[in-house]
Amino acid sequence: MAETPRKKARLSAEDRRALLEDAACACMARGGIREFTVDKVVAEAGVSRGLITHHFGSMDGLLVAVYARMYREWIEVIETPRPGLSRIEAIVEALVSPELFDRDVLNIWLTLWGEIANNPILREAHRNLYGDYRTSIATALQEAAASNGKTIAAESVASAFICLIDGFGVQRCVEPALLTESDARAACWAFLNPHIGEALDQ
Amino acid sequence: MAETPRKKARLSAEDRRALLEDAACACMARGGIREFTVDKVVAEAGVSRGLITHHFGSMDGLLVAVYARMYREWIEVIETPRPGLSRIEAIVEALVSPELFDRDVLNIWLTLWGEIANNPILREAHRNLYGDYRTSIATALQEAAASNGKTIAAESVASAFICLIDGFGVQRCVEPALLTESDARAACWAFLNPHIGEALDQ
DNA sequence: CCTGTTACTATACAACCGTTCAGCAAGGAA
DNA sequence: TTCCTTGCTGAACGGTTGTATAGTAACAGG
Repeated sequence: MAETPRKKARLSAEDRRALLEDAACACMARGGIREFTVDKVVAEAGVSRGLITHHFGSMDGLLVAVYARMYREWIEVIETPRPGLSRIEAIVEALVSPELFDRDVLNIWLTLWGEIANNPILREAHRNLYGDYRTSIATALQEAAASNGKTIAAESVASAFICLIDGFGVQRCVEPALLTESDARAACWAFLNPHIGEALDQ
Repeated sequence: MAETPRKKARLSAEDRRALLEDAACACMARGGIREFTVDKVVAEAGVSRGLITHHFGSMDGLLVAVYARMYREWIEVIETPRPGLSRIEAIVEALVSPELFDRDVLNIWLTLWGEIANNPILREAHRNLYGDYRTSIATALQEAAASNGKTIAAESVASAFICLIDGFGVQRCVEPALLTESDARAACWAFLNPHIGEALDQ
């Protein structure tokens, strides 16, 4: 009795996987790749050591799952339409929203980038997803430019814009105080407007 | 006899430290933070395990030394005047030069950012240096704008510009093929020109 | 030559790493 | 109820981690 004996809660494989991904994200947000270890993740999740291998095969497997989840959530927020805003406006607002412009989230991304750069398995997973992201932004840019009667090299502008966004992430992790959400918003539009043609401030 | 017996070459503390920093950089460039271990670094340097503690006190000490060296070299290239170019033009050319726009160099930076974000000791070291970097770029921007009769919020533009540069670094490590040196140069000027006033393309 | 300093080696250590695996037990199917 | 699938545990493994430390040897000052 004492306190929540909780016998043995047995979850579906899917639920347990999600729980382990949550725990892994929490660890990464807290301390980067150095906190992404078997012991730390299972302690965070409150399960036994064997479970990671059981559900993901290996730590690399869990890493790929975390990347896939982060990517999925990122895209979801990015692509959610916002009433009264064009698609590119909605994207910019999503990027500076509390949901994405968050140190924990961005620290996970910074950690994942470091792994993508050096871990072939994660790089492979990255290649399979990243193209969609760039295309999505390029399409929104194309659309915005077209509505202003402009034609642009959307893919190229999208690439550079993504660099800017990634740079915000680095900055937010490394020196959070130096970049506020409104700084980032302003920098986005300063960067985009010359390309897509601004729609006159108000 | 046989082949370079090389008895026991005894270097000055300064030289040995530089050699260990070289080795540490080589390891980081090769595999990020996972290659930055005592065994890997001393093997790369061809010395015994005890030397890192002896010269740097700990691995964190070596990490700080590597950061300081990378920073020093970065600033040095950035601030080298180039004949016929204004200061901001020289900075942009430095940023896309083979010396800095290099996967190995940028992978070390990506690794260091990940550590700065999560290792208090390195963050402390970072705070002591980073301000100078931003000020240096802000000054060059101010100068360029003034020569075109413009006044700008140089500090703020410099912050955003640094984000763009950092983002190039991430991109070069994560998806090298998608960002060439000339893409980066073009993106820099597309970003800067609206602020500092362009000097007419040719 | 001798002597002290110190660059350097090499071993030992406890803690931690990811993975393997034998076995337990929860819950649906019969 | 019995059986079987499978989520799950926990101990054990060999290897690697960073650091401490005792001892060696190279070099400078005398």
